Amino acid sequence: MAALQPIRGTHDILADDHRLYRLVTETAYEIAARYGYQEHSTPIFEFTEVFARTLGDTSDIVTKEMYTFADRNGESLTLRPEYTAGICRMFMSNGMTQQLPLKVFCRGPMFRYERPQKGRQRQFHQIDAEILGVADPLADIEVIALGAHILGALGLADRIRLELNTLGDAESRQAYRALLVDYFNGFREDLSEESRVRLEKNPLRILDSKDKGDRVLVQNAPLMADSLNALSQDFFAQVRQGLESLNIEYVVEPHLVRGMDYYCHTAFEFTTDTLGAQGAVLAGGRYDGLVETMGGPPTPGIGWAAGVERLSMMVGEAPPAPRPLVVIPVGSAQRTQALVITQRLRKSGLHVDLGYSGNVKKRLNRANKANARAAILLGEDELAKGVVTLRDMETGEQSEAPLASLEEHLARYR
RNA sequence: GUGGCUGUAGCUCAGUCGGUUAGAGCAUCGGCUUGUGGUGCCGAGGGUCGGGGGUUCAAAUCCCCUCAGCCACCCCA
Repeated sequence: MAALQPIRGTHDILADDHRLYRLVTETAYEIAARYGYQEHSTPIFEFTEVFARTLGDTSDIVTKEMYTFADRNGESLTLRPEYTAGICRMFMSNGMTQQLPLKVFCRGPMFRYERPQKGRQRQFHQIDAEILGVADPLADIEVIALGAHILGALGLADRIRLELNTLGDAESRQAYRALLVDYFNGFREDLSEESRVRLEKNPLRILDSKDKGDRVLVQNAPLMADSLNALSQDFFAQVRQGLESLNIEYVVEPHLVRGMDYYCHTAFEFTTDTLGAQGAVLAGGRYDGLVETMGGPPTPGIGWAAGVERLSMMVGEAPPAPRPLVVIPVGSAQRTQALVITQRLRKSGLHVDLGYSGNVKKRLNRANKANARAAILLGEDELAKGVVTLRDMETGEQSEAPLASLEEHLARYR
């Protein structure tokens, strides 16, 4: 029995869900294309280093969530837990450093070793948009606007809110980090166990701790905003101004900290309270130092990823399956004729099914279950006259249509 | 990794102070209808009661272990 079960946290995606996922990803892709994004794909696995070096030694993804294994040569590989690092690798591998700015749209599966729960799986799917090579806050604004545009097109605007924060540039962040460490060191004993570890490794993460005791301390902690240098302040102001000029509503969340270490300046999350404990549906930020840490030329970057399953859950209803026409041979003598006509109609662009067996009754029954719009009955009598019987499956009305011009008679089912 | 809840037919669920061959609805298949679906009537098939062990004359029901699912913590899409 165990062997017949999919691996924990993975799911077969059946037809209804596929139509829903396709609606989500196609909507996203079509809108992104209007903004000048082109679709690229990276492999679903990379050398472990690609993720381990970029995401940060202390990030949860690296320390406990990666699917890592050795291949037959002993090389350590990892199923991608996120898109950005792989995209930056692609950017360098393919010598795209001369093609800036580069706007990338991606979609595909991600893998994280976590306990599944509502809105969280071990294999899930993301859509992703990135801009490489633009240091101007215009890129931040555009990337957020794209996210808002897509969420709006999916009809989710009234159930999400945009949370925005800045992490500042390296200098500001370092200064802030020092202040934070000083502050929390004063309350070392009061911090939760996890946060004491964070204090050593990544003090910013204490800010979004959910521990009650931590939260009290966080309330009085120094604010990032007070540590921002002039450049960082100006950058954030421009992003905010841009969003306002586009009428994109947002809330500044001073404690918003993203999971990966590579972020700087803009950090944002579109969140919802409709997915249980999972808030984020589309989130990202700026990562100006990432390409360089991977060994490439200094290249600014900003982007986001969104969870296809989470978006789909919010959209809710799967689009209906397409409704076919069904060709029905009345007797076995019309089998071949039925096959030929079916194929002819398919080539003319119609959605046509031909059953594999059964009498007329059984075939009509199946046509009905397939939600067919009409049935095309081929009997001895009809074929002798060079016609077919066209049965409307809604009304039950039947009429005859000449075989030679069948396509014209079926035009309304197109 | 930790905690709470839940596992009975393909699906949704009844059935537990232990007691004859474990039920229903929906779905499936067949018939009423030998060239006509949807509604109706009649009938049929389908269950190691998640798995293993224990208690008992007797276990879906009680006990132990285990597996899986869901939800939550952690963290995130």
